[in-house]
Amino acid sequence: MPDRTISKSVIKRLPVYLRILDQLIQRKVDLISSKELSNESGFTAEQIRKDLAHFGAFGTRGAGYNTTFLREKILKIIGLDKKTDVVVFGAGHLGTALTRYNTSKNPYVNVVAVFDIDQELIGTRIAETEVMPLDSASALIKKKRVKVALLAVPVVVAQEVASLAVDSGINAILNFAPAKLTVPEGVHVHDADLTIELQSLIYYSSAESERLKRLQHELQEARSRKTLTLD
Amino acid sequence: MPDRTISKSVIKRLPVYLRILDQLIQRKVDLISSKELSNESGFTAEQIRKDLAHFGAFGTRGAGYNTTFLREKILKIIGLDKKTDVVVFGAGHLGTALTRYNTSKNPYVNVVAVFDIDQELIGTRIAETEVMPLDSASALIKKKRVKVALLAVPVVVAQEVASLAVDSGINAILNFAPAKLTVPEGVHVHDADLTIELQSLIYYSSAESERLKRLQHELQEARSRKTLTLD
DNA sequence: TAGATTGTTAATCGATTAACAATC
DNA sequence: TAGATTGTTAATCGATTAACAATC
Repeated sequence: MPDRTISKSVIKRLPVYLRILDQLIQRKVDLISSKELSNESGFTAEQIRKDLAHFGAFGTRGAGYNTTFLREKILKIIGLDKKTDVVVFGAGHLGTALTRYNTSKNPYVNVVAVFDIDQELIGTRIAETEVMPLDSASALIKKKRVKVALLAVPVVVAQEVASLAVDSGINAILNFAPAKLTVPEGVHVHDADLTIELQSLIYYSSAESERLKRLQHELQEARSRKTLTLD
Repeated sequence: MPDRTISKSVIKRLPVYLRILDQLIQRKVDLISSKELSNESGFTAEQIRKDLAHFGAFGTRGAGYNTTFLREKILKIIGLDKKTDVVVFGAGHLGTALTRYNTSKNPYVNVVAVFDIDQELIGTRIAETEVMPLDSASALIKKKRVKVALLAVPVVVAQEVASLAVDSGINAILNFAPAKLTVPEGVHVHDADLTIELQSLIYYSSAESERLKRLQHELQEARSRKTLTLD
């Protein structure tokens, strides 16, 4: 029963299902239950069934989900049934990693070009994709009607480049710069701020250490109490 | 009034507050209201006050928050009051980008080493940090008691390397490989799966396009109706 | 038909938003 | 004291979990 308002959390889980289905299909598995999908993904079976039910009834009661069929449905839902053109801003190490990965390992996107201002890099190729001058970005994005951009430029120019991209027709930006971008309504920005990820991880890591210390302290106290008792 | 169970969402917002405070302090601003923090961060003022209240009362009623004081409090909360040692697995473009960024731009961490198996890379340096053989990882992690690892290796070896890291004493992994890692209880894994980010962005981008098409279609219909009416 | 598993509805849980008393 | 803004409590909203009827 197709819904209207699908939450971000649901949308973030769809690519995980897709990845698992790709693996299952490769392993010639053609039927999978929500319980098994739960094992593979870490999400609960109930959640998986509910997520999918937002978009339709794709399974067979008593049996499970046909992997190929479900994969195709999810591809359609996400919008990956046709290759999506993307551009990359920034040909530094991050931009290079993103370009290489998405050119050679991600079958769902097509990296049209990488843009940079470094004359040394312009004209070279990153996994078949040409590095082009930033000046040429606007014309190319317009010509090919590219909608998605990966932003891997230094933080000081991030807003400027983002605005240029949006003015040229980009409506979705995956932003790697540690900055809050200001964009017109209707433009989607997803932040992939690795600093935030790392710092929140450090919170848990150090909290864990603190907890361990506390536990060890309590253990030691318990031990001395025990010793006293035994005396 | 310090709480016990702090949600992940709260923890993910703390680094954002920290970044804004760093910028404010640099600009010599020493007092900021939750309202102004809201403008800078995009989160609501109420949410910011509530987030901070989980850890204590850091502001002054009627005035706002002292930027330097609040910054120090947040550093303590996250565990960034002392530099955190981290190691990077993988000296490819992603690993290189992560190492460079965290060595030169992130003052809160100390990149101890980058590990790889490529003989060509071993012995070279990435922004002062030495690339070392994977074989030496365990000993170094143990010796320096490193707790945090950034995992930027190919997906096929991700689990193996993660296990090695955990066995050596790592308790927190920022995982860039598109795979669900299996780790012992107490080990924290944060996934930074760029494919998931990109695909969910494409959902919104193409959904947006669909919505636009629908809107244009409706507009056209409305126009023809109008034309008919005028006839 | 019996067993299994989906799709859906109801109950619970948690996070965000709103409101306001406390207080600088 | 008046104005401003925090810290906290209450209300709302949304997402997850549990339960189960539908059905293969």
